[in-house]
Amino acid sequence: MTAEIHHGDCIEVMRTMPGGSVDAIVTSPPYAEQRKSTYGGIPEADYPAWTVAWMAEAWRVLKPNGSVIINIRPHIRNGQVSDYVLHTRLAIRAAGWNECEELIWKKGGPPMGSTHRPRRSYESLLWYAKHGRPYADPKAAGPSSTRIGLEYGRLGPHRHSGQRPPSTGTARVSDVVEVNTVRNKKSDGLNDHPAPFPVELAEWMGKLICPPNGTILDPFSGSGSTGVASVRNGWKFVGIDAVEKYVEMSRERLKEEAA
Amino acid sequence: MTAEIHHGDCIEVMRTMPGGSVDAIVTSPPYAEQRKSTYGGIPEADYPAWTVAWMAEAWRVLKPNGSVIINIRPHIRNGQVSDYVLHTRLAIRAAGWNECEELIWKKGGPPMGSTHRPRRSYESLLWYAKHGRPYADPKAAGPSSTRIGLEYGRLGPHRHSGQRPPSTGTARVSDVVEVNTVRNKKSDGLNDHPAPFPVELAEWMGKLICPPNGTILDPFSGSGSTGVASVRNGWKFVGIDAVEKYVEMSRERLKEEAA
DNA sequence: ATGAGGAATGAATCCCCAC
DNA sequence: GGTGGGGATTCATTCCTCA
Repeated sequence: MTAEIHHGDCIEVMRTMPGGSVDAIVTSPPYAEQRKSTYGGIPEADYPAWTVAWMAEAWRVLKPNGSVIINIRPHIRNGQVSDYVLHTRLAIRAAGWNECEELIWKKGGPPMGSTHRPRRSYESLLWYAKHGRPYADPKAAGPSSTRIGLEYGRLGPHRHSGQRPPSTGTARVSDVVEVNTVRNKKSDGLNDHPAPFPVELAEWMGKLICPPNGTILDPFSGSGSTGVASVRNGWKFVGIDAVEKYVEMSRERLKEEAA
Repeated sequence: MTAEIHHGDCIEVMRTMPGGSVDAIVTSPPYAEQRKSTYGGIPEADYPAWTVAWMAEAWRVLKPNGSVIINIRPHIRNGQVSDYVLHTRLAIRAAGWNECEELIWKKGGPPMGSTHRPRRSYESLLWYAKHGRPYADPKAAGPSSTRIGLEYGRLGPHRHSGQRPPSTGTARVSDVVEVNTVRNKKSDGLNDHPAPFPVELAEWMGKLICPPNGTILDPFSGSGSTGVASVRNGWKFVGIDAVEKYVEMSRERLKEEAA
């Protein structure tokens, strides 16, 4: 196992990394001003340029066939979906990235948000690469009707009753993946992060875009879920976070995972 | 029951309608050039302006608290997601519309398309209104984990094992709705349309944004699924389609539905 | 009737080969 | 070389047939 987590600004840390050394980047950056108290926040107007900046350095460290998956979803304010994600997507494309797909992470979890609206229960996983055909293994990540950590029921009117086992890997994954959110245990020092995404989701993304024994980078590694997923799947991991507390927390988490 | 279907260009037909007479607009317009042989196709570069044009007339016929749901998803070409939908969303907003939410229709159906990518199994439902708080009833459309036309299994860690009946309407719907695609029966004259969306999906959208006994407009009514949903739920319906064959087909379908 | 099994189908995408 | 059309690919679901 090779897993390292650095403390600092991700652009500066990436600058110290050799070019073309990373197979896949899997990350959940701060959503503009939504985690302001922890990460300082990025004004929505600056978010496209801020994203293009860190992705420019990511381009350098990424292999030619590597790719990037970014977890994000715009918030709603005054009943309107914020438009900074639309502008950011256009800015990323204008910077030369190929938008391969918008994948959907369907979360379980408790109802949140306005009672005048449907329950918000998904987030986008924006997938970018240097060209139109990066490395990807759509069969590695599981059956096509991917419902991870949930039980398999019948997905539709189908003659064969009862539980259906996960496929043996001959079917491509769906672009909608269902994974329940992890509970944010405030009392658990190892998981006390404002927005950790589930390890199973990181594993799904890694299986899709990281080759066996490859290297994954998470420039906003937070609680370290991408690192845990890497350890469990034999990928080398490089994590970066600007908050020292989370760096220490996730180092500890990886140490426990390896034990 | 009041249901009428007009033949013609939707802008011209809408011009004949009184202002402020429609509660909800539910539609699936042609996706740029994807149904070119049937509808002539709209060049991607023209698509934002084309959309803004018909929505301008839609604004006039829509009540102050009414809203619009548009079904669309960009195609992939050469490994890249087409960007015309992003530009169209920005253009719609620039025209004064409030983007309330991007809802997700998770389709069932067969895995087609590139073997190098996850199976594409969802489409977006873009929801627009004149302001930030249009009429909406998130509890009317069903249980929060909406899986329509499919059997209910356990969606997650849940005490009660086995099948769970649909809720009685106390829970808000999710922003991800699962409905299988309808089979395109080429031999069935009443359903011979290149891309009919399921009646159940139209019902779900109508329950969300159309008040009881309200009026629904579908400016690209195609095979008439929105009309069928309206008849089944007591909404008044106005459909418009540019292809006479589909107008006749859907009139026939509504006649059978009423019988 | 009921259920098992086979065949057909699908808002696709990509590759490849004429022209 | 660029452009455009035809064919291969792929499997969940539906439909149909037959025991």
